[in-house]
Amino acid sequence: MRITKEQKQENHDRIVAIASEMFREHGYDGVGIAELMERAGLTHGGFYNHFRSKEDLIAQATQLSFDEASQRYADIDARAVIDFYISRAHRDQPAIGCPVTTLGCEAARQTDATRAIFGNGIEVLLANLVQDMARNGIAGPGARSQAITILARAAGAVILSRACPDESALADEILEACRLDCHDSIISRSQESTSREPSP
Amino acid sequence: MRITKEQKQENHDRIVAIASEMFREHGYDGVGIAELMERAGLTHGGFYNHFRSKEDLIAQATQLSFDEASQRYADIDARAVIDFYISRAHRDQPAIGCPVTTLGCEAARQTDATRAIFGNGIEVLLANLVQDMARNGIAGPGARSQAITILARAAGAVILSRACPDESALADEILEACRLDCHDSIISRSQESTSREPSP
DNA sequence: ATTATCTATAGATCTATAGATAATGC
DNA sequence: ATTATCTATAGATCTATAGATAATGC
Repeated sequence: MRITKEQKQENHDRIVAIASEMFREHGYDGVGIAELMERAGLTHGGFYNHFRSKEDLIAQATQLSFDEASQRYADIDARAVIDFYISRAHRDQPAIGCPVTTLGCEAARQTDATRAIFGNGIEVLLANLVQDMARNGIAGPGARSQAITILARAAGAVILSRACPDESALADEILEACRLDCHDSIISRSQESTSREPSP
Repeated sequence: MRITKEQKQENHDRIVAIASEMFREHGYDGVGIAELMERAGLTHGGFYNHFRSKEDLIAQATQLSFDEASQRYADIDARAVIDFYISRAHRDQPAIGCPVTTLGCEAARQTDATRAIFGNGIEVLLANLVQDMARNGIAGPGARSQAITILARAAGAVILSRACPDESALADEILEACRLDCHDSIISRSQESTSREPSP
C-alpha cells in the first residue's frame, strides 16, 4: 500500500501536529510512539520512516508548538497578550497553549537540539512583546528587560496555577495577581516614557 | 535479615531523601524504582514495604522538597531570598533547588494528593515572603499579591533560563532581568508604604 | 509470630528494527 | 526500482507481586 509524496508529507505533518498537542498535555515522557501513531491512523512501525528517533520528533513538535504560540500573539497588543496568556482558559487548555508552560521544566532535561528550539522560541516571543511595547510608547534599553520579566511572570503564573489543586482559590488568585501586575508594569513604564517625551 | 524499627525508619527516610533529589533532577517519569532502591542500598522488591505505590513516594518526596526549600528561605530577608533563588547557582543545581522550578510543569499531571502538596508548599513560600516584606515595611492587602508576583517571576526566570542552551547569553540575561525587577518592585513598594506613614 | 528484606518473575509498556507487501515514480 | 506502510518482534525497562529467608519484638 504505497502512497504519494504528498500523502507522505501529510502523514508527517499530521504526526507532528498530534504529537505537539499530546506532548503538551502529557509531557515528553508521557507519550508513547504506538499510541501517537494510532491516533494518526498509522501503525507504530511506520514511525521510523518519518523520524530518526523520538528525540527527532520532540524537536519538530516543539518547534511547531512555538510557531503556533508566536503566531497567536503576533497580531494583538501587549495588554491583550497578557490577558490571553494569564487566563483560566489558557491554564485549562494546556494541549493548545504555550509550550513554556507545559514543557518548560522538562526542556532542561532534553537534548541540545530541543533546548536550542526553546531558546529561539523564547527569543521570538520576546521580540513580539518588545514590538508591541514600542507601539505603546515603551522603548529604549529597558524594553527588552521588561519583556523578559513579563514573560517570566506570565509563564510562572500559569505553571503555578496548574500545579495547585483543581478549583482551589489559590490557583485563580495567582493568575489575577500576576495579570494585574503585568498590566501595572506596562502602564507605569508607559508613563515613564511619555513623561520623558514632551507632549505636542 | 530482619532489621530494627529504627533501621526501617532510616531506610524509609533515606529512600525519600534520595528520591526527592532524583525526581528534581530527572523528573517524576525519569526515575525508576529499581535504580532508586539501588542507590539507597536496597533491592527494588523491598520498595513496597515502605510505599503503597510510586505515587505514594512521589507525594512524600515532593513534601520533603518543599520542606527543605521553605526552611532554606525562612531565616533570610526577601532581598536575599531573591538573590539566592534567581541565581546561576540555583539554576545549575536543580537536584537541590525549589521543586516548583523542576517539577512545576509535571505537577499539573499528577494526582490530587501531589497537587495538594504543591498548593500547600506554595502557600508556605508565600507566607515566608509576606513575613519578610512586613519586616521591610511592606504591608497591607497588596503584600500578598506582591509576594505572588515575585514567586511567579522567580520560578519563571529559573525555568526559562534552564530551558535555554547551556552557556547561552539569553539564559543569563533572563536571570539578571528578573532578579533586578524583583528588587525594584520591593523597593518601589517599600517607598510607597513609608510615604504613607509619617516619619517620626 | 511478626515482618523487613531479598530473589525471582509476571505482565505491561517502551523504543527501535527486520522483512514482507504493494503502489508510486522513474 | 524505489519506498511508505504494515506485521512481527527483539531487547530493554517499568510497576507491582509472590514466596522464601532470617532476625526482631512479643
